[in-house]
Amino acid sequence: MNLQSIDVKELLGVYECKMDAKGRVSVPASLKKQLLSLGSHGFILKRSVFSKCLELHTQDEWASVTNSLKKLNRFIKKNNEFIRMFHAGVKQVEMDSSGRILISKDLTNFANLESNIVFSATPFGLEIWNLSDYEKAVNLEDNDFAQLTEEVMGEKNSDGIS
Amino acid sequence: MNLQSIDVKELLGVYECKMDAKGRVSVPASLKKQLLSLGSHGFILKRSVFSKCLELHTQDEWASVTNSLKKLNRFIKKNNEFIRMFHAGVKQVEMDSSGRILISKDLTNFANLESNIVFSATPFGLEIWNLSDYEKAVNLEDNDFAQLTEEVMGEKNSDGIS
DNA sequence: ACTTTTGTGGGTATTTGTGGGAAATAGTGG
DNA sequence: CCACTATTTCCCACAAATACCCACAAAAGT
Repeated sequence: MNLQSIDVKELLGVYECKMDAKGRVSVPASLKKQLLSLGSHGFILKRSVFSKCLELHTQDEWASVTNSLKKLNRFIKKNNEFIRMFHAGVKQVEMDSSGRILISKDLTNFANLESNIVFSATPFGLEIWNLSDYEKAVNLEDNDFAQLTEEVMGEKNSDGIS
Repeated sequence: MNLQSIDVKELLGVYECKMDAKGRVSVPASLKKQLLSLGSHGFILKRSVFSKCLELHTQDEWASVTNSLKKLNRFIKKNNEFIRMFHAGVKQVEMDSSGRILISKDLTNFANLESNIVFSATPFGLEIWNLSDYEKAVNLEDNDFAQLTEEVMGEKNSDGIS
């Protein structure tokens, strides 16, 4: 299958790969192509807010988020706190010549990353997980997932989802 | 990774670094480049209003803040008080030849700074934290953050001032 | 089976971070 | 006002981390 030429609006797919001793993670080829088609080589890597994982954003994505945040009144304490938390662990990263990104020590630490890594693309962005944590997060008991599905996709919310 | 040549409008990134026994903090290279691209070597360092941390401003930034403060009516007592408090602990600092800034004893004291420091760039400015305080400030429980998000990003604040 | 792409590892030159000493400045007491 | 001490500034040197590079192994495509 030739994915080279596909232009994506949204990332798709879950990929396993390795982090080496220097903290470098080579982005799987398919994902790399998708990312490059979304624009630049430069990305924003940050802590996720709700889980012990990282998020990768394109610069454009991030710029548009930043833009709306800038409209907040900085002389309101809660706005300050929100913005600080939202920016926790933000780093600029680039792919190196062989298509790897370097994950800093503190982010590695935060997300509990080891050798085995998962890239998980969602409509909200690209998440980076420690493999075993990812498995745990995904493999809820059947019943729990059924219930979660109901809660999230049930009628009350049915009009909120695209 | 070559970030040298990027011209920034805004600072970006969260960085951990060290303060030595003399109170010198070496600005992380990536941040240093961003700061230098914003202009001068000279900066304004001051207490933050809402948190036990410090803020670093470029001279331009500071000039614009000063400008808006000048618009306040000085014959209102509260305005006077506010302006005085707002200027508490304001210091001019420069990077030394190896790219470090010297943080005065009183500011170190105010922000409870020790060996481990965090630089946190946000759309509101660059904050300087004691590492452990920063972690506390950033790690709210999920529910609290969800609520905070609602409060900040909900309609009430959407027309906030920049 | 051969070619091309992808993933992985590691060596080296350069940059960055850190510490400490000497020179300059400020502070103190006689 | 001077001598002495303490503090701050400036500078250099070394250690550690990082960027850059290349090379090879593994996998995929032809």
